[in-house]
Amino acid sequence: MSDSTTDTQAAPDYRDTVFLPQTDFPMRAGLPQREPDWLNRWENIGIYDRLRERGAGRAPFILHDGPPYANGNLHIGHALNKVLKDFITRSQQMMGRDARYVPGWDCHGLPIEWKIEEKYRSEGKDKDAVDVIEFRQECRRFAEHWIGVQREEFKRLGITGKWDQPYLTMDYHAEAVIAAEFMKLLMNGSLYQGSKPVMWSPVEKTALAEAEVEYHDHTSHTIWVRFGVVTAEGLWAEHTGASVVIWTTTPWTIPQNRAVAYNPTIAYGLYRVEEVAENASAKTGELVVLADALAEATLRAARAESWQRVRDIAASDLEGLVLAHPFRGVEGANGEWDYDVPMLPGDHVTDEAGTGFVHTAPSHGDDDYQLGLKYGLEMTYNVEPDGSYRADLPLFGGQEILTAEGKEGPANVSVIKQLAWAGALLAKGKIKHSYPHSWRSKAPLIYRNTPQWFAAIDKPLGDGMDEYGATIRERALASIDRLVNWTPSTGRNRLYSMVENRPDWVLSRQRAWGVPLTCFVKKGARPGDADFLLRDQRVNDRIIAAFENEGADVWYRPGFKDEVLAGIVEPGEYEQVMDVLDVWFDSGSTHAFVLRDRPDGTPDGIADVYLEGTDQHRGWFQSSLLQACATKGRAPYRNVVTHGFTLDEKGMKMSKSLGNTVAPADVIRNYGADILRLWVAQSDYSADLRIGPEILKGTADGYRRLRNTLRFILGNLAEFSEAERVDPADMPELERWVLHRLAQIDRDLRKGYDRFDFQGVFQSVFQFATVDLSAFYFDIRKDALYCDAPDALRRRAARSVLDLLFHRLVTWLAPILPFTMEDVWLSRFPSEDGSVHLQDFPVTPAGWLDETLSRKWEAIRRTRRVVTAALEIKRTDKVIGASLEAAPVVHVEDAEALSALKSVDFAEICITSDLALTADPAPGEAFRLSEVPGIGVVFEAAEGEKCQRCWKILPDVGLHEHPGTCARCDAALRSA
RNA sequence: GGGUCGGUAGCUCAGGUGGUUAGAGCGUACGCCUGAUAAGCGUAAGGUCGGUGGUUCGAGUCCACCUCGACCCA
Repeated sequence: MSDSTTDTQAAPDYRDTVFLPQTDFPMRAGLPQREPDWLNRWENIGIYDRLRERGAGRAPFILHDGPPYANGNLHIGHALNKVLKDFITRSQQMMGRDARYVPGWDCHGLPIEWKIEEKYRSEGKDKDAVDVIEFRQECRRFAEHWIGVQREEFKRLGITGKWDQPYLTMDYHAEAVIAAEFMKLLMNGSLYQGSKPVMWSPVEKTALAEAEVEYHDHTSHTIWVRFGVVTAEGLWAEHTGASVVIWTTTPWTIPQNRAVAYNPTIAYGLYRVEEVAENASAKTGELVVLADALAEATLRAARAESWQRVRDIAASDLEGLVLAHPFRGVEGANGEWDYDVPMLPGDHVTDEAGTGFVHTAPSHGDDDYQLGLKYGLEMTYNVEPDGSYRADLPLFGGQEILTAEGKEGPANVSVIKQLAWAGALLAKGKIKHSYPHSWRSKAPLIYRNTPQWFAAIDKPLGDGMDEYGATIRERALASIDRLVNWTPSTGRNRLYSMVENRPDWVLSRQRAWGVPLTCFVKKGARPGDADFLLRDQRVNDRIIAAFENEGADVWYRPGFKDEVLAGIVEPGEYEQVMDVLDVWFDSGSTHAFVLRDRPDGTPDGIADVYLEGTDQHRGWFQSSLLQACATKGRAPYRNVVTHGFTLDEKGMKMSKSLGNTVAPADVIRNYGADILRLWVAQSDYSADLRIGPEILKGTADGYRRLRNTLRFILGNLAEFSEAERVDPADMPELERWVLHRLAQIDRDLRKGYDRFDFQGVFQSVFQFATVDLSAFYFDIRKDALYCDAPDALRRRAARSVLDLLFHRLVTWLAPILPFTMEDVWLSRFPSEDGSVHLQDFPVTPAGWLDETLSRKWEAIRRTRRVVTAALEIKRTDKVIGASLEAAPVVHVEDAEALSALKSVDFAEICITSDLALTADPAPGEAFRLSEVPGIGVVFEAAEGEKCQRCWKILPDVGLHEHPGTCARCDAALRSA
């Protein structure tokens, strides 16, 4: 064929003699279409179980899954969370651990109950008429449905895990363990009954959660009430008969008043009323204490016409002040309100509305309750479930706050009248404001204290597990400090301050769908009594056994109480508690029924990692911590990793109304799961993450670049065989430099994966692939790969390096891009049941590191930049097109630098046909770069003819057997 | 309203203990190549480091306040 071209005018065509890349690996990924095929493959080869076989005998690494709630489709936050988890398990597995991952679901709780209730309502059914067990089973079916949906959505993201056997908080065993864990609190004495104000609907006679409350305008009474000062010391001795004035919109809470709150940072004054209007409730000469900012408005409301500010009232004047309840000593009260009302400081008090003093009824408000806890105020039990005063309350007994129809009852007006008669009413009025209503009945709500079950977190447990402290709080704080590593480190302080300041844990909910508080109360006993709670391990064991067999529904089966108590105590003497546990107790117990109890759990019941969003400092991180400290004496985790929230492209919260949401399904449909995963990898998850069309487009761009780099490697490894392999010691320096970089990255990457720094891992691999490989190494080596003879050392060395690169890049990126790396892997190693995910990161010999070589090549690349910049000028001037048209003269001032350059083929590195290196001073017109001193480049065109095979311009072209070739190509053709 | 965290080029991110003209990749523009080709190579433009004040010889880096955003709580 070569002969035939000898005497024709047309240049000979050597295209077929050049070793161009050969691969079927497509440039365009088609991820949305192709990813499901790989998922099927993994399913068919049983990849998760294969990994377990492979991991047998290795040290386990357990990331314990925080269970998502089983309702609704996945949003981008779920995707972020699971993808990060997948990065961890996959990378740990490939670094030599047995990294098991058991996904889980949180199944009990209010949101599912609502859905079922909603369904009942739409069918015209009454929830209360439905059997509890039937209702619970409906909830269970609902959860099952969404678990199925979410499982498929998670799998589609490429998350590897034990999907055929996840854990569910509603598994019978889980329900049994949750109850058993609860009963540990019962037995060790940390469980107690107290009470707490909750949003209460008198119409429905039920507690409501915050999410069940809607706010509507409502007209309320407003009253200003005098609380007479009892203290008679200091200035109060001088100004006797003064009163502190409070303002409230709920007159019915006045009988429950136990304190008045002030804010030490507000300016208060003592005011004397001078003149009053006709029918004024203010009295001439009376002394009242008010916040200065609110004095005028208050006194005007009381129809005072003029007044005088007598003096300042400092915080120190209010501290320790004792007041009288406005009903103190009133006729018919039987001394009910004769107690002292203390003045207490509180941050919640403002001087924006009211009087600067806040009437405090610990049973009827959250701030009030908190203040009561802090200062030991007595709770009152004056309001019945139907919204009426208890029958034996003096003066007001039996009166309703709200009627059964949700209208105003007589209580407010009675209280106001009584205040007026008692001379305590300074002013009254009406106000229209936003007020909570039930989402169901639309009737107004009240705050009412209800009996609740608590876990005491400051009570010594005496359970023999005091290594990290005697109380739950002590153990939790010690764990946070000494036993847990926090990523990012700010998580430590966040959880620490929350645990340090939190009150006791409210365990009970007045709900149906959950694990019941499996305990019994002695009839007629009071919460403080020693025999109030039944504590008997035999009873507990029966309950646990029943739950294991039939699930927690048995608790609701008629006759269950008799069955469990029979033969141990007289069932008739005990009341069965019908509240359910806070769902946070369920999920806080997962360490017990997953890590401790499953064969794929952990040896000590402690997880290597918990990883969730920052909101879980309040949630799962804390509930798991408290629960485990109560039942096993320490935190159930060694690492806690937190990620931020997903926001839109501008950093705003996603919401359907703004239309800025990005659903995982959309990303998968448009780009593929690997692009979504790549977005996670390139983001800083320690802060909030942004996502949107532009960002995803950028991510896809980066992906394509990386994909092509891998495609180039694949194409140039066609038919690579072991016989071809060259030992690193025999390789050219350029190859050894690549191996050095590889060793560097290997070291950093393992460190990065261990520190959960996926962004750092990806950045360094990506930059290596684009900057070092694509733009430098590959660009230079294309000549050798395409044109050298197959047995040429240079080409064999390059192919050997490509092989080493292949194995590393593909495995290193496999945790991040599992689909694409499988694609790459199988493209080179087709097989029925092989997978890149069954590989480990290859061991990289430390001997590849060569700092001296690295420094030398840094200098070479700096000099190369001057050459390429100099050629760019000529290109712009249309003197040359390709760099092979040049043969520049490079003037190097530094002798050492010169000899370094002379020791390598610098023309090859600059991709020029020839190049001269000289110590001669650079002429004035030489090209220089200010950031690379001592280097001057003078352009010279390459001399000779263009080799028709390798396109270099060389003087010897045409002097060889094969027409139009250079010596190298001629030889290559002859050896072929 | 309180607590915590964050705001560096169009995008994703680097910028130990304050110190030369604030960096990288992607994207963009322009050029080249046409044997990685819906690819590859090169060059360039692009930033009052959220704002204001302060400490300092000197601040993206320290302090205060403000602003925007997020999470938790109220």
